[in-house]
Amino acid sequence: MPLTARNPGPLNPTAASLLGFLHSGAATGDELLAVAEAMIGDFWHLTRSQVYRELAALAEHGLVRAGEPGPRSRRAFELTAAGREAFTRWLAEPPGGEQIRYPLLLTLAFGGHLDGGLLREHLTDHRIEHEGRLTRYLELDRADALDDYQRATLSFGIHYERAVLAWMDDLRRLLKWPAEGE
Amino acid sequence: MPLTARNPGPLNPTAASLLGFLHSGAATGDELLAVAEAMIGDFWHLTRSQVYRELAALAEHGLVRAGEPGPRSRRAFELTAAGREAFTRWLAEPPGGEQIRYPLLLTLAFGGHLDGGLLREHLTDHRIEHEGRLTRYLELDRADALDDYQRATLSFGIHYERAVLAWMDDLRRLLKWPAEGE
DNA sequence: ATAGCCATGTAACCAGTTACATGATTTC
DNA sequence: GAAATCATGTAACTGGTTACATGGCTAT
Repeated sequence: MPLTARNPGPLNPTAASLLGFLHSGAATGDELLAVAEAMIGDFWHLTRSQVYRELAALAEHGLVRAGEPGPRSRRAFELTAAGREAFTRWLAEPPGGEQIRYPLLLTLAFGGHLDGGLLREHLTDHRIEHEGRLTRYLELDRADALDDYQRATLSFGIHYERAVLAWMDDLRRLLKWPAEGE
Repeated sequence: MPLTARNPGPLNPTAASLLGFLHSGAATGDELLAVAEAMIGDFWHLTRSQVYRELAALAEHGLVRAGEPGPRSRRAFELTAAGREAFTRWLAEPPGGEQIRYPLLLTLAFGGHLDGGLLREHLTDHRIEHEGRLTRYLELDRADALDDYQRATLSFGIHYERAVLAWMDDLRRLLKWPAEGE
């Protein structure tokens, strides 16, 4: 239990997000997970286990209140006044810097030890992945009625994916690879 | 102890990197940390504690061998033949996808609950940070004698930082902010 | 009404971070 | 040669992931 007992203080971003989503009404862990994945999943990965753990901790601190258990000990959590306050306080704090963990860059950093053909294969797979993501983002951007803030976060995704693709184009030159002759 | 006992198998990327660096000769935990921070720190964060823990685990598996303890139980680790093999095997595997955790995007996603002025402040701070990083990368790119692979990873950093800055420019428009009148 | 599957929650484990301990080294 | 500082390592805790358990639902 992370923010429990000894730690009444600072909310972690995952817990804070849950409080954020609960502003639209009470929800179960499962529902929250689904919403979170849809809304922030692209830049803030979270798992089912985390959601339940954080909810338990939040409840222990009185920031959410658990409703009556239904079938399968399924219960909805609702925001308390204290929870609303804690969320507002968290939101106003300066957000920390982003973290990137990019295994492909590790592989590349040690590329001197690796067969070049294999490296190219990995890069090709990787490119497909990113092309898919960009396409998805662009469709989202066009199709759905997004509010300004959703559009703002989506915009990051679009810039990011384009940057990754542009970088991969550069790699051909940097690593002195001949053009693709698929 | 992470990859110990029951888990003789797959190396985690952090441990694998240590094996990678040990190819240039035996080194202590502290030295490895310094090298790792310099070489991969920008896209693969690691801490002192992790380094020691992974070294212990690697030693337990015979992938590295600890030398004689010097002052302060300081001891150098050297790569074993098994370690070299494990590294090579790891390097050939398809690297996983990257992970991004971007607290500012969370704040932005919930921007509707937040005072606009505060959001702008956070964004301004954030921009300064990224401008600094881009400058550093560009200097590295120009000044130092980098090998092709270092240049390839650095190139990612440059593309990335430029994308972040371009995105922040876009935000002014998306969030309908008047031009900066510092 | 029962076999299989899916939804939902839990627990055990691994990775990452923070805060601390302690022995060397410098400096006055 | 004692105090302060720094280098190096360790331990305790928080966060993240994986794998599991089990109750309810669906379909035949």
